[in-house]
Amino acid sequence: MLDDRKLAILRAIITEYVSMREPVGSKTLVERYKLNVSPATVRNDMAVLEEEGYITQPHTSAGRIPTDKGYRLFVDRLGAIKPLSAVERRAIETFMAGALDVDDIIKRTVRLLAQITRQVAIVQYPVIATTKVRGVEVISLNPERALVILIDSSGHVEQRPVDVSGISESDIADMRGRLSAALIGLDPVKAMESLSIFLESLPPETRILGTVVVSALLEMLNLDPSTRIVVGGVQNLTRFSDQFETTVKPVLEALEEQVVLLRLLGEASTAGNVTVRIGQENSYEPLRSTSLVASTYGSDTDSLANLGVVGPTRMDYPATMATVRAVARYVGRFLSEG
Amino acid sequence: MLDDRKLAILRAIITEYVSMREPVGSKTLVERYKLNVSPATVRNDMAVLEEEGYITQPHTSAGRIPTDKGYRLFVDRLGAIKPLSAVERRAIETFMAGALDVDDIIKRTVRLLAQITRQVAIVQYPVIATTKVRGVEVISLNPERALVILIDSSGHVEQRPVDVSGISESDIADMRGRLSAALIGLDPVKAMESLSIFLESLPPETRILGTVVVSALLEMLNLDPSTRIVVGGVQNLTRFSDQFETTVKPVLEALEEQVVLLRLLGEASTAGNVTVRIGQENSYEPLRSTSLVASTYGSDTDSLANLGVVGPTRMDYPATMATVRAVARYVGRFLSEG
DNA sequence: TCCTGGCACTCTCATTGGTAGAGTGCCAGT
DNA sequence: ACTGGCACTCTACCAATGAGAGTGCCAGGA
Repeated sequence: MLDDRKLAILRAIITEYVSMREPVGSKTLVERYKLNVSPATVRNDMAVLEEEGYITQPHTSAGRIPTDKGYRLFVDRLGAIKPLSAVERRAIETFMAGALDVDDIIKRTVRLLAQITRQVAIVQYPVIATTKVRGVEVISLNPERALVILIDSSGHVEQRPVDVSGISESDIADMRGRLSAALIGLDPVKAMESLSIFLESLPPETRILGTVVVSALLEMLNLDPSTRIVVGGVQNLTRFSDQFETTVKPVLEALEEQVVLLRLLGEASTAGNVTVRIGQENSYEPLRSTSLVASTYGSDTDSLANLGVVGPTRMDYPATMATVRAVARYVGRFLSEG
Repeated sequence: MLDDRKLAILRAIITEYVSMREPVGSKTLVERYKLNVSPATVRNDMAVLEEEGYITQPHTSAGRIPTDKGYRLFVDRLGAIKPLSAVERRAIETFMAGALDVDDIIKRTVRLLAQITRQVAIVQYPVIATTKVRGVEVISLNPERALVILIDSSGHVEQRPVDVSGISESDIADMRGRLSAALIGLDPVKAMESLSIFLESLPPETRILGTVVVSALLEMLNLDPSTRIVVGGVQNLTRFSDQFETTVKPVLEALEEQVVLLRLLGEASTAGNVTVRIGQENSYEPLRSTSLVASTYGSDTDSLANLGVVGPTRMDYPATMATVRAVARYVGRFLSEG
């Protein structure tokens, strides 16, 4: 189906488009890449690539740009992760050297990632001791007031009062059941993720109660350090001022949604390896025009938390993946040692 | 010079422009505001206002828009701070209720401010115990390495190694003197501000040493909680996508510069009152097309830290000032009690 | 069978010219 | 001191135009 030349052409299109930011035509390709065929041949191949959905034309008489599917093929088969240069490795080391506590390490990691990749960096706090949700209770104190209680596997109990005026006892009991089903046995991060879709699963008539209970629970879960997220490099978004509506705006909005970020990072990370989510592959709608490059990090034995960068789908995947992997490994080692 | 009618016209122009976001002409003014004169009269008055520099025309045949000077006059003399509505007061209380520790209070304050003003909120961590810089030392260990040492008034000592290859002993001694002069006696926040302009004051030949020493010192000062800043509501910048280059971009960049924000807040705040810096009045160049509304906060006795919001010069000053003042007071009380 | 040169075609982008509308400044009259 | 009227200016919008980029397709050649 796709012979070597077609793959080479796809690779060339992506390389060219990523660096030039403009649709690329057949003539440009034969000029700059050693394809050893004529533009006409390239055109024929491009027609096939387009048919298969790897590239597309913004309009009839423009060059081609890669589709999400094209980038995906590129990342999976064409773009070998470049090892970092010695200079970059040294940069990482000097940047992290002298970090004091976990807070400081995380702060530096975010800055480092943002700086090297020149994109938006997201780092989750490392999970120290993994607790799980052991119980969730909603107990009415009187017709107006109830207590939401959260118990974790270490026996720690948190509680929050909520307003339940006008809500029946049976609705409260029902909520208790649903919450238990949704949360028990999950660690704080997973519990948060679960809550983020919990509201949608409720029948409309219990939405009001649901909202206040969920926000109380989020507050309590948020006390666990592993649910914290640090974001940096937002100013790098300024490089995409042209695509403000499609890229910058939704990203800015997403970046303040801790829960969303946690879920994204969680979904995108598979232990030990760098994972890439390209455009449409992202489950979170507003980020459908961006890509996420993520990885887990932590000591070899009990790894753990996630980190990554968010950028335009048109990004230099090999370089970004290399950086994310290197930083993740370095921080992992750093945390295990210090 | 400016009689009552001219002031009324200026007020009307600002009110109209802030809500409509479009240059306002004489006809619109007489239609929507009870000026009891004809458009021609309004035009004459507007000509005077323009001559005096309170308003300006984007181009010959457009309406007028306020200048920074116009907003300044408005803030000082025309726009009485509206007291908050009962609803808003309640919103503040419910939002803050149940806050646990200082971290949590600050986090909530940022969200609250950002949410009510629909702008970018900046909150400095409260100053708990005020320490001062008692001493700064730079000590050579060998020709390549030196130690930067910072001693505070509570006797606490921090140190950082720095690379001084190729720098003479006398340059190091000179640096020690300059640093002492610049920092001793200042609290951590002021010290940071001082460092932010320290580099420029150095003779060119000591810039290299200066840079490494300053970054070591910033790291150490940054350990003090009062130098921490939390930013929120960045997504509100999306409402100004039209002015990306002039407003959004510089703000995004500034927001990651902790030192800049600290200095801005510090300069803009005068104890107890809400202060406004409009456009050009800001000392930090990239923020010359935005306004800052700031206030100190803290308990009555030993106040403080600063908080504020950053927005376009075209903002609803009375409302924003009211909110900032109310939030500052509320948080102050909250901190004193809890 | 695969590649190539040639050619007609399509679409964008920038330019031009022309018009409607908004808003102004000024002046003479009340 | 205010007002109505009027000439003027400038922008925003539209349509028409032409250049340029890039394509798809076809017939011919290796």
